[in-house]
Amino acid sequence: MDRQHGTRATISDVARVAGVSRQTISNVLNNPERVRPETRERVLAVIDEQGYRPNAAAKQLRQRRAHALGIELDVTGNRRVSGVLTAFLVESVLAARTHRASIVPFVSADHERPEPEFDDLVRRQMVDGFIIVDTRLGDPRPAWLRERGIPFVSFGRVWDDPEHTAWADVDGAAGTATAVEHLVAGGAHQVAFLGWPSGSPTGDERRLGWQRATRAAGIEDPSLVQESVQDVSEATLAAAGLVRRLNPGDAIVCASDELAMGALRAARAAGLTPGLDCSVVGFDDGPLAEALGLTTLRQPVSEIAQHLVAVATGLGDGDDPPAHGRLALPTLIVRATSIRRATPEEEEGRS
Amino acid sequence: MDRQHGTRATISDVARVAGVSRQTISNVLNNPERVRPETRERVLAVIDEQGYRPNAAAKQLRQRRAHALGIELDVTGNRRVSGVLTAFLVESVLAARTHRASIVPFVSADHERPEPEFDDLVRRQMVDGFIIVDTRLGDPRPAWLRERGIPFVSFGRVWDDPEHTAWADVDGAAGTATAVEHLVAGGAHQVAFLGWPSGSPTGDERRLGWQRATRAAGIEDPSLVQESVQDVSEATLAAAGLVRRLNPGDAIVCASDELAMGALRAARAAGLTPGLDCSVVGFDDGPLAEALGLTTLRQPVSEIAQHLVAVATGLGDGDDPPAHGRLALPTLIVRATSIRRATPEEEEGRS
DNA sequence: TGCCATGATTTGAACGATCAAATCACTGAT
DNA sequence: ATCAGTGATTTGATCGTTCAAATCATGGCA
Repeated sequence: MDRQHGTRATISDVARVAGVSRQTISNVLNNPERVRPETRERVLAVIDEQGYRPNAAAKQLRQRRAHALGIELDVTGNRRVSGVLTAFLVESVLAARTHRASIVPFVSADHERPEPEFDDLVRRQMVDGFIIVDTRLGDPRPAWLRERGIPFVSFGRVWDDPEHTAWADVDGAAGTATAVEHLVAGGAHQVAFLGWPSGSPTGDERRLGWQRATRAAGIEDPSLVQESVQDVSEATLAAAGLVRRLNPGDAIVCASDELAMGALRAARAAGLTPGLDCSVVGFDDGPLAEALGLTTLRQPVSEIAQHLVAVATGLGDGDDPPAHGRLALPTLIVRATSIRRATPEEEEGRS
Repeated sequence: MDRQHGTRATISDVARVAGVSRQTISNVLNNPERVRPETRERVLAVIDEQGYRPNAAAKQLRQRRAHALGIELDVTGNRRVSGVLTAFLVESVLAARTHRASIVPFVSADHERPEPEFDDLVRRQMVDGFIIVDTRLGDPRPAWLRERGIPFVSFGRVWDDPEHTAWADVDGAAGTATAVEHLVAGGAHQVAFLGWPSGSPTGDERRLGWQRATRAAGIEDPSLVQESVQDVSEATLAAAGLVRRLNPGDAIVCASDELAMGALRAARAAGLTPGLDCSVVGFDDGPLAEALGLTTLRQPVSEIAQHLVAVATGLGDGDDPPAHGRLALPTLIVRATSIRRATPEEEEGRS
């Protein structure tokens, strides 16, 4: 065999045996309509026989395209990646694959100033663009990327730039509204809300959904709200103030699963059994919610990843960004922490 | 400026302005000892000025090295990646960076038969080798990789091939022994063990550590063992059998945090408060353990990742594999589920 | 028969970096 | 003054693929 290196066949090896030019091999793989069927079949047989695969580095160099998207792993503080981000990473890897691309996970030395790492990856042609996650008000990344014409898409709204349309996010308001409906259907007369401090657009949106749904159900009570930072102990304290106000059968909708943990603790401390005496619903889902048997709203990470990867690779192909962003509905996952009535639509508890 | 493409400077651009050959630019970056200090400084100044970064694809192509390691994300069943694997991935990305390499996460279409994906990545020169994780008895990957001379290292013992030395793993026996000591120091008279069904080398090892330590403490009782598959409900049932046998102040050491969850549930169901009436210690640590306030043994993922990445990149450089594998000690993380006495060495609970 | 159009294929070069050998410049020894 | 050795640098080519233009072969029409 004419392979002058290891075990990898090159395009020249295939061309020699198939009796055609190297460019014809390339055409068979990339522009098959330019090749006669007979030639095509002959070439494909040799490719299969030799186990030929195009060298990724050669393609990247010639095309000046990395066929890869960077995703930063936010490991602030305890070097822990959130359950949602982990799931999103997995789904992105899967989605990228269908686009013949790959995901480059990276960590910034200084999370508050990630730009040098973004810059480095682009200059080295390691990535064609980025999928940014955990966007927030005042986030420096979008403007920085836009100024340099670096393609990017966003899991989460780009709150400082409403014109940026290449984003997808969970519809937080629809989610909490669904939770309220579920709880009311389960007999709750009061539904409280445990959220983050105001000023977080994501948190405010989830609160809005709760508000609308309680109003629609005729049980709105704006005083049934407490705030806490994303910390279980803090959330427990905040939730205690709500639990005190509730009657048996009532409920708390939380802006996240971590906050829901606080609510569960507060309820138990007050002698209430979640799922029997009261209900608690979280937001996000993940191994934690599953292990706790927590009723929660599952982030639509698969749908979001598929959409974003498609848009990002399209940007690389010269496509236009979408006309507007995309909201995806979370799925209510009913487990043990919410009281429910015997309806066929319930389920999904770990039993 | 002579950049004929976008914003990226090439080695020729730098060479032109610095007034040296392209090879000298390369030498300054890769073999600086071959260049006079004055020339070196001049070149570095131009590199800095132009923001030049070597094109990764060009390097990969010329050197026939991807400078990347593949890590498969096991998403069997519910497409969930374990907390340990997630943490390991992050640490690997960090470790790879210090070796000027990157991590390529991938998912196999069929987890029971991942070989085609491994094959594809190698043929496309996307990776130089692999870090395999979650090794198990009968695992097909090691032999397959070895037969093809594909470099790989392993997080976990390669149970079917004792000759393979490029591995690192947690010292499970030392971990559970440490847990027993901690519990005995906290006043436990009996320490039970909740593990996986026999036949799992990892599980058997953790059990061995418990056995040795209880014997050394003079409280060994082989009947204080129950087994369960890695499922919280199953673990709860199994743990109930142990809880019944324990007196106030006694403890259960578990082979994993998931099993520990079952033990916590069983204890509570029996009217015991973990951390006050009894103790429960898990194994692995992660967001789940943290949220639960679980005392557990933290996997030394950082140490393992650093070791494995160093070995893997060394293999690529032609280095020999290490003389033997490496066991790393887990760290006992004392939180709320274990009774402890007022000793200075305790702490680390989330308070 | 000759010319033109078109599908199919080939040829030549490029992408940006590094390998490996050749060349240059300088110094010290004879 | 010449030669040999050595550090510093350059030259020529390569890596494996795709871009873009050129060429070839064939069929249809005047």
